[in-house]
Amino acid sequence: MSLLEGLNDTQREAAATLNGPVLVLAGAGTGKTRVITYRIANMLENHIKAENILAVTFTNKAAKEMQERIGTLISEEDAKAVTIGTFHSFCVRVLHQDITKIGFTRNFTIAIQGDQKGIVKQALAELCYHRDDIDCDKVAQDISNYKNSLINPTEAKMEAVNNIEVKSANIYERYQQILKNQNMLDFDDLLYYVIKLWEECPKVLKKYQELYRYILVDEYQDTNGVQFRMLELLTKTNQNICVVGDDDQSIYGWRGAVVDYILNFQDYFKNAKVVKLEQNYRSTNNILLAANNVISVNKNRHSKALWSAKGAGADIAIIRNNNAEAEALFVVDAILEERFGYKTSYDNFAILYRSNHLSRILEMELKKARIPYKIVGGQSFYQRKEIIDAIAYLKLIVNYKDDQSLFRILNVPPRGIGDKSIETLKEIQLTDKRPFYELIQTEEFLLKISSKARKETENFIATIEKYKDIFFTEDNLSQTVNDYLSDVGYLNGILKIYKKREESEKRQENIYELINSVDYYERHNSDISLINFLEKFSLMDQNDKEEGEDGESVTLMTVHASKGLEYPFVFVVGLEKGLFPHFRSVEENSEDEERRLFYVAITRAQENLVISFAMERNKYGKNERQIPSHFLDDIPEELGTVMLADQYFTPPTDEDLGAEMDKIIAKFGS
DNA sequence: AGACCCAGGTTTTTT
DNA sequence: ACCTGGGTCT
Repeated sequence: MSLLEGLNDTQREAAATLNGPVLVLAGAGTGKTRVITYRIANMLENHIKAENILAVTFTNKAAKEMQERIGTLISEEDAKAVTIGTFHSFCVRVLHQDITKIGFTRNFTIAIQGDQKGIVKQALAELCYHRDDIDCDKVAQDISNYKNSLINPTEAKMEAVNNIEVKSANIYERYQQILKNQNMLDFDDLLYYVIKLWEECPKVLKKYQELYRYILVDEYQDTNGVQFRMLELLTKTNQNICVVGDDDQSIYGWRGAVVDYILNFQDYFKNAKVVKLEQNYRSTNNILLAANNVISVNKNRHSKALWSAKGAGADIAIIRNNNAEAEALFVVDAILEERFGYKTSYDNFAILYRSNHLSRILEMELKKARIPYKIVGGQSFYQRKEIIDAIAYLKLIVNYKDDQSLFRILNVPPRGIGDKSIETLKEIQLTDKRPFYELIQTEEFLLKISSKARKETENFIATIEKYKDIFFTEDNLSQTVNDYLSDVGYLNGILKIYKKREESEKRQENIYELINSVDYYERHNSDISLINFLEKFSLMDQNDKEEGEDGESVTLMTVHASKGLEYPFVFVVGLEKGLFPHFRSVEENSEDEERRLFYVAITRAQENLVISFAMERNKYGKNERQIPSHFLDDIPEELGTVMLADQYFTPPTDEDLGAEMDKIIAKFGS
């Protein structure tokens, strides 16, 4: 039992119970991940086979960390044999094995956001809804909701009660057909089709039930309908399921997460053992008290009393700024002051915000002050047009039926195939249902376009056909990607597409960066193939998409992306009416979730928490008067009062100044 | 076909 | 302030 000595009593109880359903209610910072890792280590020590364990985490990063930690606790070999991943990556594994049983082929590709929207548009055009006033994003959301609640198109059509719902259901049906024709799956399909596969092929399900006899789920509060069904099916026979989560940190309701699954776990899994973790190891008590006060306004929750052995700690600062620029400047100054004399690393700071667009102004001020920073997620590298285009080129190699990708790159760089030719192509497809890739090779199409365009198209196809073979036989993946993008004319084409020299060079550089990431993938994985790389690329999450400095740096991200992370010094900016809680949440009646989100933000902080708001903020190019968020009212005055930036800063002591002087003298000589 | 310009809408959160 | 889409001109 020496292994579990590093845990406190309740943690140990959770990690020691290996059989039957277990619910670990773990408040923020109470060592959730620690419990899971130790529990897995304990299983291995008790001769449960690593292959029989499945652990589901919320992000790839968490999965990787967990695998590493188990590796140091037991052995790297055993740790690698445990299946650890997100629901999505697990499902891709499952589908890779048996997807042919539900009518797809193994070389399916995963639709990205842009593809989804394109397919919705195509579907509603085919249904002649294009003149109707239909919001594509809303429909895409509806489709996602259907899948997350395991409603198939037929059921959706039956259940529709009004005209709008009927249309959504019809588009949903069409959308699924289009995806299937193209051998594509969207994100929700990855989960949805696993359920379909298991329900239609009990043998396949049985295989997984027998394989994964022990299941652990992290961040269980964010489980949605499909995911829950998956757990139900897997654990049907032995009920060995351990879920860890915190109902107060449920922040993905809009993505279909159902808090009820954690609130009523004991109804779903009979005789479940419930363990509550209440000792927080992360934050000072001032921070915890503020968090407790904020969250206690919510009614429907498991009551919890977080406490910490750390002292009261620093006061919480709530800063009022005249405008958003001043707020950003304040954050910069506060970081500089804290770092005065190099007392601490930039790594210790995080700046959190409700919506991505708030990062821009912060970035500007950080740049001016030459503070190194990185942005997690957001409009990142991987969403740049040139990257998506390059990926489309690669997807086409793997899955030629992928019309979305072909459509994206057919005329990028310009091959003389303009709107007119595209129109012709679409017309041909109305009667001839083959994929675009086949249609552009038909005489019917080639004779209708200019001779220059024809020649270019034939070259384009010849290059792709050539590389289909090369990718299959050649084992140097990054080199092949480089050659392919060059031969097909894309690498040089970029110089033509983007006229400004500076811009085109930057974009070309980004492509080389992508090729580097292929190289990195190649060096760090065992099962190297283009297909696997593309899957990995598609399944990357926010936390995989850090951008900015490599070395020591301040981290900027949304509160959502900060889930599970901690920093000694945390800034939460933009606590203003309409921003946080977001005005849309007021319409959607989900203020509870916004409050939980604020709770998550507060509980990221270990030692210092600084919350700020601005009285004026630029919106759509116009300055608008802002009102402080009413969430601020729930932080008791004795923990932190509203003050101006000037009142926050303490003048440096003589010693500080002396030390700083010494450094300058040492650097430049006297 | 493609470059260029202007108008209008746009910002929640993401696997 | 920024991006998309539609429209016009070469």
